[in-house]
Amino acid sequence: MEQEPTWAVGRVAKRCGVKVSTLHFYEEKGLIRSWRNQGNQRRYKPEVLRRISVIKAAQKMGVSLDEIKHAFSTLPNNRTPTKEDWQHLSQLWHDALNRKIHQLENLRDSLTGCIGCGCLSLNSCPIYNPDDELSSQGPGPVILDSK
Amino acid sequence: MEQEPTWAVGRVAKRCGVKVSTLHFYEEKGLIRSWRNQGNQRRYKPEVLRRISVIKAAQKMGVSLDEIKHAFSTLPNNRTPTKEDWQHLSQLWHDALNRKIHQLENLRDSLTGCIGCGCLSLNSCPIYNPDDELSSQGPGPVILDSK
DNA sequence: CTAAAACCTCAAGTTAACCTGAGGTAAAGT
DNA sequence: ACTTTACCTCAGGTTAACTTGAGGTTTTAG
Repeated sequence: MEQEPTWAVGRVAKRCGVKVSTLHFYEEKGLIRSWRNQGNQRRYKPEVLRRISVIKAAQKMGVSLDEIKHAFSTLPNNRTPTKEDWQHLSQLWHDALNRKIHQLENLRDSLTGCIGCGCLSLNSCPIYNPDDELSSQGPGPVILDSK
Repeated sequence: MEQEPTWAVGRVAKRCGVKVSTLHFYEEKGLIRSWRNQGNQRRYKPEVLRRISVIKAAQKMGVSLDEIKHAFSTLPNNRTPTKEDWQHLSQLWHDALNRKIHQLENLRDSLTGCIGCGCLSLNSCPIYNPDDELSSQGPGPVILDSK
């Protein structure tokens, strides 16, 4: 039987393009896990690479670490997430991403018709009187209504 | 000749849906301007409403305050920005917004084909091996290459 | 076997975009 | 006139997502 390879923190960091401190940080936040060797150094399953990749992908879409953690928590706990598990997250975030894209498209179109025209009339302008999704949530990534 | 109405800070805040402290903050950052009355209280031209609206619109698109300030600085300094001035900004941000939308679409499609399929193979997966625009800039709003 | 490279922990610093509170003045309502 | 509401300044706090540094241990390469 072949033994699974194990990864040291520096190697994971290099492979994923993040700093070692980031991995410490993610671990502290409960986003990834490791065990220790004799000398108290972190060791990882190769699986962690996928987890980190998913984290980074989600971040690119504006998902916060808390939201990511929450999403992870919906995955079955005591086994390696399967293809189907990832597909679930993928679907979730895909939809959120679509919503975000649509909101940005709306904003773009408002811009075109509104700032572009120079009007910005106090009572009718959609930019003065924002009631769209994004504005009601303030700036920043508040896309997934995950709680 | 009719005199221009002037606005006190609380009224501006209420009208724009921001806190008074935000207006102080924007002023300190050089994003908006005011003068003082006898009693040292801030007074604003109605024009400030448009400025704040533009700030908020830009923020929704992921433009940082620094970038917004820079964009404002390209407007003619000693007169009220005209319709054409705003149109210029609008155009700039419209384009940036389009780029951002496209990047998100790419990401969405990668997600569909990649996490969705559960593969994430180390050497060929676009999520493991990110070389797209967004990833090279890290998370967050680094869309306008404004400097 | 030794020296460099990689790790460890823990505290503190960083940036953006604000918010909160204290202590005090000005303006507005009645 | 009086009292409430609005404003003022200035210092310090907040959150997210990390990074940096100090001081010390383990691994690894030669």
